[in-house]
Amino acid sequence: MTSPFTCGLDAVLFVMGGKWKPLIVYHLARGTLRYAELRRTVGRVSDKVLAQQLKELIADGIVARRDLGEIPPRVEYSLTPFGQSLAQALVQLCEWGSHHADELAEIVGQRARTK
Amino acid sequence: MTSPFTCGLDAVLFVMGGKWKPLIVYHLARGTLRYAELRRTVGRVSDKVLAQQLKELIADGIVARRDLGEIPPRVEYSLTPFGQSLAQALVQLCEWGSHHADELAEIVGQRARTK
DNA sequence: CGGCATCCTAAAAGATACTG
DNA sequence: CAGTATCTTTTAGGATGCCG
Repeated sequence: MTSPFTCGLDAVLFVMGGKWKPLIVYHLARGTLRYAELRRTVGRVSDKVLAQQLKELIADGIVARRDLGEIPPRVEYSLTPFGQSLAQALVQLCEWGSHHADELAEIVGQRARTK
Repeated sequence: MTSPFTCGLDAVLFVMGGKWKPLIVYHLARGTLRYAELRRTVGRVSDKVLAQQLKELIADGIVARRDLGEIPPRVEYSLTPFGQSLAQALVQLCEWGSHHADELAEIVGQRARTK
C-alpha cells in the first residue's frame, strides 16, 4: 500500500486530530494519571469527548489503559513508548508556542474582535 | 494579560487549527508559491477553504501575500519570518510522522475497517 | 469511579457557480 | 488567474442522564 500521507505532517495530524489529544499526550508525558485526574488536568472537556479521544489514542497505540479492576473503579492512563516518542517530537512545537505566547495571545484577541 | 493558553501546545493549535494549515506552512517552507500552485501542491482542497485558511494565516502573521498587480492576476505566497520559525518547530514533528509512517498507515487502515 | 448512550448545536469543510 | 458567494454536508464537540 502506498502511503496515504502527503508528508509526515498529515500523518501526525491523523493521530493528533482532535481538540484535546495534544493536551492529553502533553499531560500524560509527565506521568500516569487516573481518568478523573486527567479530566481535571486537561481542562473543560466533557466525559464523552475525553473518553472517545482516549479510546482513539489507545487504538492508535499512543496511550496505555490499565484497569486495576477494583471497586470503586480505578483506571490509570499512561503513554506507551510510541506515545512517548510522539511527546518528544511535540516538545519543540510546545516550546515555540510558549516562546511566542505573547504574539499568539495578541492574535487571539484580534480574532475575537473582528468576529 | 494572563495567557489564554494552558500550555504552549494549544497556543500552536490555535494558529494551526484547520485541516490544511500545517500542509500550507509545510509547502511554503520550501519556497514561494502562487495561488494555483499552492492549491495543486496541497492536495484536494477547495478554493473556498484554501483562500479562507490563507487569509487566517496572513492575519496571524505567518504567511505573506504579495500581489504583483498584473493582468492576468499573479499572487505569490510565502512565509514571514514568524512563519519560518513555526516551520522550524514543525520539522521534528514532521520527521516523527515520516519515521513512523508505516505504523500510522496501519492505523489508518484499522480505523477505516472498524468504521 | 469510570465510563457509555442519546440528543443536540456549532463550526468546519466541500461543491458549485460566478466575477474582476 | 485568483479569488468570492452561496448552499449543503459532515463532523467535532458538548450537555445530560444512566449504569456497573
